[in-house]
Amino acid sequence: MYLRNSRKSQSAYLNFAVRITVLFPVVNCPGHDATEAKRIAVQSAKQEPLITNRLLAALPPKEYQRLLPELERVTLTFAEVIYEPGDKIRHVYFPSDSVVSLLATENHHALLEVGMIGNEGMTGVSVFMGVDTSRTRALVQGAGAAVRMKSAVLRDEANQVSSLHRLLHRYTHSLLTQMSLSSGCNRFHTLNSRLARWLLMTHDRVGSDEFRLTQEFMSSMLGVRREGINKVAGHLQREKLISYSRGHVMVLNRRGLEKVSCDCYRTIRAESESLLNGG
Amino acid sequence: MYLRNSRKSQSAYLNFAVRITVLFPVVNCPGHDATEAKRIAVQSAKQEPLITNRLLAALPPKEYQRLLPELERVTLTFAEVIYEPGDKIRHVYFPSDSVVSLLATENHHALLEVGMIGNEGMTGVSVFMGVDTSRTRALVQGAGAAVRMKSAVLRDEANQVSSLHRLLHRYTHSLLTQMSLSSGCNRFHTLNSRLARWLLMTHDRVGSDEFRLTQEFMSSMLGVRREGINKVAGHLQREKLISYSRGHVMVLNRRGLEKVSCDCYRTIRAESESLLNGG
DNA sequence: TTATCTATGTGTGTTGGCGCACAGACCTGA
DNA sequence: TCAGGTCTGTGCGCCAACACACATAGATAA
Repeated sequence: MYLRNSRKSQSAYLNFAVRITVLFPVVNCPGHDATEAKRIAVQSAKQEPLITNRLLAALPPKEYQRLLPELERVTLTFAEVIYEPGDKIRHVYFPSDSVVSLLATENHHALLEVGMIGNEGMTGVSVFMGVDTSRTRALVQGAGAAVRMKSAVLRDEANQVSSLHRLLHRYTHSLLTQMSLSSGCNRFHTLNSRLARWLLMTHDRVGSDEFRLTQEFMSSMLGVRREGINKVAGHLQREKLISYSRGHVMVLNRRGLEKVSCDCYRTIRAESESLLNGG
Repeated sequence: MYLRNSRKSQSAYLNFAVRITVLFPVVNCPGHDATEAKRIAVQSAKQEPLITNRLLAALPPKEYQRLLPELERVTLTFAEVIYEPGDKIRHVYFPSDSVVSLLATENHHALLEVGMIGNEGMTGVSVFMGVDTSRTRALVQGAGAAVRMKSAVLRDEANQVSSLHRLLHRYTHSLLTQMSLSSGCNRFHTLNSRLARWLLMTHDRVGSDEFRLTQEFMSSMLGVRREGINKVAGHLQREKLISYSRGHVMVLNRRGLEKVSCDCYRTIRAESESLLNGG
């Protein structure tokens, strides 16, 4: 067995898995007192003010209502590990403004993102598939809110032919597609294009022009060395497409990034949009 | 948008899609006359003599019987395209000794295998997911037998909570895993290891030490140039691990290939075995 | 303030795979 | 038997990304 590049463990939080899992359960969705509960329930059926995951939002109101008691609001912190390869997956997460990356791990040092999950998706599709472990690592790449559900609940739901069921099927399809597209992208495109694509995908999901990211972190997502990111990120910065400093990246010119990025961005995005538009 | 390598269309059958789809329907599984029908039916319930797809074989006899009338035996010919990106998928295929590759296509010239399907799996999981198109190309990589089923039949089946349903869920999970593993493999490992891995995976599925493969073909599977394959294949041949000539490859030393291959081979194999063993 | 840590910037040399351009060997059909 | 197509072998220049080795600057906490 020969390694092309045995890049070593680069950063503590990426490899020695900050397993603290500091989740702050806010409150179950029906609120504390009756009036609050009613207000939230009414709101959530009509405009989803608190739970802004679009996958959940695509459910018919009735089904959504049925799930509400099982959903728990949590805050995901940057670099938190949701599950490691081989772990039993205890919850599935539906991000609203948080972002989770699925990473293929190469003997615990070289990493490569194989899937990105924001408010259009969920972590832990394997649970829905009836398998409660995964060979990927799920890492919080953008801090923010999410709701989660116990794996067992999803598994039980999965045994009914419901809208949720059909929706998750289609989502799984779109995740499969995303994986095959980014696989080709990682193989054929320059780091420059890939970084631009990745920043755009992140930008879409965090809902803000600024986000927390070191070059180190990005290098793990794209499966390259930090120095490589330094080079292409410097290029993007000189072109005034982004600016960054000490772990904070700001998108300055989205249109420009799209020009530099490969078509994979558009394709991947189209795939996930078509899912949510019922196509 | 910048391409690292815009490798051009290399071979007619790989790119201009020999869309002939020469399928030879042999006979529906219940045979022509009553005694034949009975003989086959009895056999198939007990020992699956004709349909040797292990996914189907993992079904309980009763459920298998129910599907039998829907299965049609076909012969898949080398380089046949089962579906193109965007095509409506009309049938799903369960290979027995044939092998099908799922390819990510880069603007119709650069290709990369993202999944391999033999008698442990099926083509067209997207249909089961409720979506009857795919962004990948499904290409016959090893000629041989398979059974197929109309997409509509599978879609209807998918709406029932059946063993088939659960089995296909687990299979989809294993395909997701295969995709994420080979994604990392393509990124991090040398061509030498990757070719060895790929040959082993093929060897497992064709059930023969010799198979039809040109360097050209292998280059498309691994997403590299033909010359690159020439170099590493020549190396494997000098080491007496394989021999090849004009489109025919023979495995001489499987153990040796495993040594050269990366661990991905073992991992991917373990994943699909555990599926079939009900794990 | 100073020491330390974390993030970024840069340089040198190496290498795996690409693009291109052939040459030779084998196969098949006119 | 000869011509044209299909595989395979090989050489050369090039480049993107690698390994390794530092330098520097902003953040943080004693």
